[in-house]
Amino acid sequence: MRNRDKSKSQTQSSGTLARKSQEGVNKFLRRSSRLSSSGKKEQDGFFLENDLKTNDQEVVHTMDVCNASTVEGCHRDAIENSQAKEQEVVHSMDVCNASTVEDCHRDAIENSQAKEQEVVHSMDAHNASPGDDCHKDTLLDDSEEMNDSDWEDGSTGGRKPVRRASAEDKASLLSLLPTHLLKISEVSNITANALTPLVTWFHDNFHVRNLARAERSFRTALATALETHEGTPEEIAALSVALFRALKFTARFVSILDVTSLKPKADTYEPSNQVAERVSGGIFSTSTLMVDNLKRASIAPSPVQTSPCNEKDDHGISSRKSKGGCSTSNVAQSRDSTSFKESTDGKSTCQVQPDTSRQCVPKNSQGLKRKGDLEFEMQLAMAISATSVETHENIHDSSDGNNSLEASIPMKRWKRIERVESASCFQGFSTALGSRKVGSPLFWAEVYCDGENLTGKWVHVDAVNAIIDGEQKVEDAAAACKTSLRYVVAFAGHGAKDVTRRYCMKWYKIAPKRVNSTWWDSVLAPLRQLESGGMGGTIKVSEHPGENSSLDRVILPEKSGQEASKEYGSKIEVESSVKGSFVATRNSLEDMELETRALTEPLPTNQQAYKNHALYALERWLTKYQILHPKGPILGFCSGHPVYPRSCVQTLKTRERWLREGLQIKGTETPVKVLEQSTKLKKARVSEDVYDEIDSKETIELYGKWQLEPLLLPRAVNGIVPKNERGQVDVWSEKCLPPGTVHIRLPRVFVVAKRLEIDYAPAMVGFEFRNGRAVPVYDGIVVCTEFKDAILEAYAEEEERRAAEEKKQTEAQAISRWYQLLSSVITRQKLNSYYRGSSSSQPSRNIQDKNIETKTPVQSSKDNKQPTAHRKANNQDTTHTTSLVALEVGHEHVFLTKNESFDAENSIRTKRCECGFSIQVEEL
DNA sequence: ATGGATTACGAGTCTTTGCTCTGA
DNA sequence: TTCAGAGCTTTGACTCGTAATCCA
Repeated sequence: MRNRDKSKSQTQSSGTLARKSQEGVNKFLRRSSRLSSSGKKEQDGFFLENDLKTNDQEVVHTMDVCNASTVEGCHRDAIENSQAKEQEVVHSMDVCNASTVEDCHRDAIENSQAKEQEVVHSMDAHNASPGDDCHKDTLLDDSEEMNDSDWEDGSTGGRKPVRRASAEDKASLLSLLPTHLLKISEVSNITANALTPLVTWFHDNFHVRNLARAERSFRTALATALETHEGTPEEIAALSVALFRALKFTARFVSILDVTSLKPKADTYEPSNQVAERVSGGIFSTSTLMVDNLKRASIAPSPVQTSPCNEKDDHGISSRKSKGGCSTSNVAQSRDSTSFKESTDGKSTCQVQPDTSRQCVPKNSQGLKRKGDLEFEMQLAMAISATSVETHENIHDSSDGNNSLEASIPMKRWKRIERVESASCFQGFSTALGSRKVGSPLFWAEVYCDGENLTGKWVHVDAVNAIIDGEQKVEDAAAACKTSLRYVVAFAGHGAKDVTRRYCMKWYKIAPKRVNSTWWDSVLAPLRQLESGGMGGTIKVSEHPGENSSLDRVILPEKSGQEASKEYGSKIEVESSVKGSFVATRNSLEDMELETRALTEPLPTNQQAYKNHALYALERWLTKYQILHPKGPILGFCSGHPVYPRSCVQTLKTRERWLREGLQIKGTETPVKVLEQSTKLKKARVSEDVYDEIDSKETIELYGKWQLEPLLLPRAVNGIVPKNERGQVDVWSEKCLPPGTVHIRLPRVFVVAKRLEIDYAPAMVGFEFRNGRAVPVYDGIVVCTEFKDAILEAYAEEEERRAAEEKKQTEAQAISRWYQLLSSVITRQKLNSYYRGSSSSQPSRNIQDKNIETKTPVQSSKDNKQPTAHRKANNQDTTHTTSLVALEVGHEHVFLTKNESFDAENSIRTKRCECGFSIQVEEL
């Protein structure tokens, strides 16, 4: 029972969780659908954000490299943004609209109150409008004005002065692309190798940089990144996706979700107030100062480092998490500051970029008390100190070399530490940087290469680090940087798909850290459809070369197709069916690929990994109720122990336990396992009147499911119910009922069976623990089927009779109580009358009122012959004043049953005394 | 120094079929 | 005399996860 209650509460809580989650997803879907149907403004242009809070009509001809929608929390409705009544006509080329969903599951877990804290960076390359000539405008026309409000954060409130856009502002990725690279879009059956020059070019021209920027929208940041060729890893990765999509590739934005651990203590950070306290003189101030000094000694000062560390990171993710202080944003920035690089020729490069995050480290170290964090601080300081010389030796300018910031801030230049092997690179970081997620690959692109394999393949493309098809390296890189690969999600359209399997080679390490897969799948299900639909909207129109410019042929979603020119739209319709089947095939192939990976995970090298491994098992890690059957095949060995498929592990149960499931042991089967269980049985020696403890060995015989057959209980014969040795039937389920019997779950039904002399057995349905011991719980009886109707009929009659009897008893009790009440009143009145004139009036003080008003269902009869009771007629229901003074003294009313009458219509029972007094009782 | 194996321990789960006295 | 109900007293073996320790 206790467990049952627990499981019940768990079910309820999980139900609440699931409901909240579903609400969140539904909100997202509703917003998404609004976005897709809310008109040309949003489809063609930006997803309007708060920074566009102006009622002024603005005609903005701008090149919008990214359609980024940032939604912090599902409760922040996108509609609110559009309520700003912007009437801008935004002519833009949306190249990228990637989305990042973060922490939705964490929020659901941590906060069942549905304070969804999802951060959705929606970046959808498919929101480009096909028929919009703005592409050409924005790409080719430098003379158009660009409103600054599109580029600056609107949080400042007022409008900023319009400025002329520079040439860089209006430059586009495509216009930046060398002509020979533009031709890559015409290649059919694209392969990963064919992407190499493109990725190399991108890598040479766009760089990860952590600039201390004021808080602003992701879209604005992305535009700036395009303008300056620098940005955070997220921005650069998003730009790379934009580029791929602009070149007609099917691409999506992939991100490792930086989620909070399921276990509260795993990766919590101190609240800011605690940090502040410690900064102001906490017990760790000495040690952290030591680290601080060490760091100061080893790190050359940079002008940029003077910027406050509590500025929010460019990511919505990090900035949201850094609400409590700079600690988390520092982590995020640190993560950005170092990136893994591997050139396509096999050499790997680690890029270390000193940035503004450094100046946060001392504060951060002061605020954190964990041993690992302190170690990290010291390791970081030592590592930087130790590598500073090497860094200077190996330092080269970034490839473009024309960045003013770089020119003015030498320490912000890239430090490229060449490594021959990528693994050694990761290890270097792991050793030097300890317990922090630094330099981890967090964002990249996936490009669908139909020339790969026979059926096409999603190819990992990390343009930031110039890595192509390096999916197997992601896990190691992330692990080296202490980043968990729990969720790798690909975004396209307004949807998302979990592709963790593609990048996770050690699923057994990841699986326990993920949320319940059923819940996660249900959350992602609608997003998967959107993702699929978004990707499905990508149409390659290379089949019609020459009809449109290359820019017009850029990728168009179905929703945008509605707004395309009619002739163009008709082509889309024709092609949509072909495309649909292709997309479906591609999706199913990818699903198969991911499923195959799930089933073909390499054997772990340590034994403990087999403990709960979903695919493999070691015999030594089986529990006492498990066995290998069949014992083979042997898939390999781990430390000399044979590895078997997990499917060979069978759960064993006792005969009784199998009976509960409606199964019984086959006649010829012997137990596959016999356990010896030592039990101490207390047995009383009656003769000696002492207790003795006797150690006895009991055996537990266990059977496997292959030894079972359906339960065959003896059939009921001649109305006799087969019973067990306790004279009852254990009804664990319907399967446990003997054939020909039925379970009647009614209270007191055994009385009826007994009265009818029908054979029955008490139905035991379970146990509950009372007073430290198990007590069987009975519910109803088991009788032969042929007696069911008779018993039910008799039960109904019996219940009716019982109800009437109960009612009668209740009425009698009520009468008795009324009688007692009235008698006591009369007695008091008599006493009052008796002692009124003689002695003190004290006793009569409480009964001075001549009339005692009673508000009861009691009514005096209309035909009351006594004048002592009269009736207030204002309410039929009974407020009456009984003049008790006039009650006949010396007579006790007796209401005999034979004198009663009952008015069924009004439910009024009239009780009469022999003296003629009567009362009416309304039966409720 | 690191990672794997082993051990210890705590928390949670599963187990499971009165006896005696009192009062109606 | 019978029977229903209240009160009594509060398992213990096992599994699983985690941390500490040992060892190669």
